[in-house]
Amino acid sequence: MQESEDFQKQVWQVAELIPFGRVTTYGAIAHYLNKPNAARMVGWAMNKSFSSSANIPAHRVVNRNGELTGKMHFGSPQLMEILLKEEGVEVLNNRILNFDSYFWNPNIELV
DNA sequence: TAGCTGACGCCCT
DNA sequence: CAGGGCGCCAGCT
Repeated sequence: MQESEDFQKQVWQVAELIPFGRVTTYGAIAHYLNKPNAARMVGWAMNKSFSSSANIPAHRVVNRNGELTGKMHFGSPQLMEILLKEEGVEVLNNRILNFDSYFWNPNIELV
């Protein structure tokens, strides 16, 4: 992962590495990219990912509480939750159950 | 051109 | 325990 790359592109690359059925957080990605305070930028990158040609699993990225804060941006407010459930992730009321067991930390899984 | 906003997260009252 | 402020920085008004 090159630092010279645009931040959003790096975010997309990390997002694409999230395994099926696992989730991560905006902050974790930001931290992995050495910008621990730039979680907002990760969300911004996810938003732009919809207009990207790449297939970004944006539904696997949630906030640090496991809440589906970005579901409004999926066209249908239910889509994000549906996608996660189809991957076997339990979601209740915009919140991922047993978030810790699904959490995928790029800072640890990637080196 | 300057200011506000936001798929966030941490710190301070 | 809850609410408010600040940093992050690209894009929009």
